[in-house]
Amino acid sequence: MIKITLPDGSVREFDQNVVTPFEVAGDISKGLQKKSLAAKVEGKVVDMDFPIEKDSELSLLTFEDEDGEDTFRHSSSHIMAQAVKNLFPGTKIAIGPAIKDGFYYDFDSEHVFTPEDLEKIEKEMERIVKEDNKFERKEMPRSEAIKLFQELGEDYKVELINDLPEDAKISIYTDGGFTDLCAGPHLPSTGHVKAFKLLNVAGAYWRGNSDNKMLQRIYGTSFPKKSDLENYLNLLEEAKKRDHRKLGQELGLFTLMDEGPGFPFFLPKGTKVKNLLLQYWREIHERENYVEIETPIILNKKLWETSGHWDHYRDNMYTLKIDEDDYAIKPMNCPGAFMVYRNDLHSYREFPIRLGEIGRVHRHELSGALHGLMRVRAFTQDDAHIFMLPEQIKDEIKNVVNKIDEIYEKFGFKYRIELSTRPEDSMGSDEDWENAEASLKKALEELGKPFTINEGDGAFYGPKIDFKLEDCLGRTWQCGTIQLDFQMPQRFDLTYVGKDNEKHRPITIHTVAFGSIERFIGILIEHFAGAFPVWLAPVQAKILTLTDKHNDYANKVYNELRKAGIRAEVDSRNEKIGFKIREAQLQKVPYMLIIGDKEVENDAVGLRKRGEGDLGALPLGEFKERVLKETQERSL
RNA sequence: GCCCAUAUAGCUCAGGCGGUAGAGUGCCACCUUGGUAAGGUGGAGGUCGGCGGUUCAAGUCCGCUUAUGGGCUCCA
Repeated sequence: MIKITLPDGSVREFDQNVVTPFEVAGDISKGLQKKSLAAKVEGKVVDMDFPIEKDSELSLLTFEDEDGEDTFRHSSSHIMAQAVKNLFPGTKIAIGPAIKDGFYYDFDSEHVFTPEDLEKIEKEMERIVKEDNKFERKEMPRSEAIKLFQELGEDYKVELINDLPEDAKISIYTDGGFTDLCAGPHLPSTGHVKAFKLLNVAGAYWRGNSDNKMLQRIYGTSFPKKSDLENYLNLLEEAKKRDHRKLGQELGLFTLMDEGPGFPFFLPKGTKVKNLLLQYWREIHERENYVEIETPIILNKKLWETSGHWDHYRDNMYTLKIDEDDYAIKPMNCPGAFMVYRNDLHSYREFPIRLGEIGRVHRHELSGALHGLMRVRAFTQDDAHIFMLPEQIKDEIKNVVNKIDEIYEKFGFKYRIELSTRPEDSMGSDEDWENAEASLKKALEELGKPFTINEGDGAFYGPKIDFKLEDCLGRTWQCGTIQLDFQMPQRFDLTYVGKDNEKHRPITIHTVAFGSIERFIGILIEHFAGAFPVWLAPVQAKILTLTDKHNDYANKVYNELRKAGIRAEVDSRNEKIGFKIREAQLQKVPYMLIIGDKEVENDAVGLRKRGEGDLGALPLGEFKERVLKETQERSL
């Protein structure tokens, strides 16, 4: 007899020696049996026909569970690989995992896959799904597995097996005529994959290493129901409408030109948004006792040798000659800030010293990596360098984390924190790195902020806490960061005079809140779908005249608003009011002020709010107060 | 940097098999003076991303190149 304990604590008994999750599901209900894709037995994800031989805890996984969804997508990728191999014999298969919202499989093929091929592959997949082949698991010894895949000509699989740990159980799955190396689990059969779509082809290096061969990766997604697939595809369409590159164009915020790949041009409205963000930043930083500096864009090569950039960051730097000497355009602001620190003698009594800098940096990013405002070659960092005593580290980091949290809160952003540790190409002793990593970790833990660890992704001079924000498609981008640095103070021989009247080395952190103002604006545009809150809107109120009789009053309103510091525009064109409203609405202007006879008589404005429609007439004075209040509070 | 795709008017896009370009929108002018998401008529705008080749003839075919998009790699 076997006792199965379910997640709700209930226990079911089976009068047999072996029971499968499929049988357990059937014992609960036929519906659940049909919906279940895989199971978790004693914490391990397994197939529905996994033999359970002893009393166990079991939970059934459906598409609603993350593991169930992954199983579903993973099986989908097998079906795609099978279809590709059927249609293009000789194709070698590499890896095909489930990913967020879908799956991919990497192929090595003489044939170059085209969008038309994707349709053919989908047709073949449909056929395989209709066959409803069972996914059958088989375990085998390493040598046998290697032999099998050698015979199949699957070199990548052989390489994968060779890299598995000595004691690893090697399992393969076969459905219909297709066999693949796979840890599993899989769906009971191919017939479950009712709705799928192949989305695009992309190049991808084998094992993500650019020294390896480039394979062809096909991305797709799949769902148990057709309607779910349609919903997802609609969501993608909707997301495209929020794309900051599209909105940036439509709203006249910024533009990119062939003449400056990766070097965005900010148009008047985009520049306004940028300046409003910087104004906010300056207010916060003044409140937090930062002082602002400005350091040169171009500095002598010697400085970059001192900082280590010349050795560790040279590939990303633009260099130039001035007279006979080598110079570089700064890719980071830190060396300049350290020079400012070194310009004076410092006492421990001054600490912490917080130097802020709105600094434009240039980095040579790979051409293929450029992406709208999100990845550019010139951007503005809202930088800060803090110099302090070792015992101030933890509190200072906490201050900075709280400050970044406050700023992101202002925009209603969800964010993720990652702690990045020592990369391969780095400077400094193991001990320094361990200390640095430990103090960052401790600060986060004491604040109770959840975070994940990103191994080997630190800066070359120290570990860092990264704040990541999402774009409209759920891609994450690093924005804020706090980087601890034990290296630069040594390299620049930074010192302070301590209580003991001796020279000591200060601790330094580098930190940004927005990160790159350009990237942050990109995220902002997508987050608000271009409809900025009143305080950030480049045009806060658009004055729309009914007829040209109303132009004088409209201009009076305009002048009064401008005098009060409200960003207004007048649309006195010879057009109907519906037309002007439509245009202002598409430009996502928060307030529209309709001016007709009624308004002129009562010294009022006909208020219409973006997203809310006609709000009726309001005395001009009241409207002014309302906007000023919202602007001052920076309300969402 | 690598793989694939794309590049036509300010913007969004049409242009089967090669025969020197078209729509909508925007812009300008005129008519219309209209109360909450597109009023009407007319006009101006393009050496079809760039360079080279094939051809009597190239937006269309070929090569190279630049930029953009989707990824990989790398990073704020």
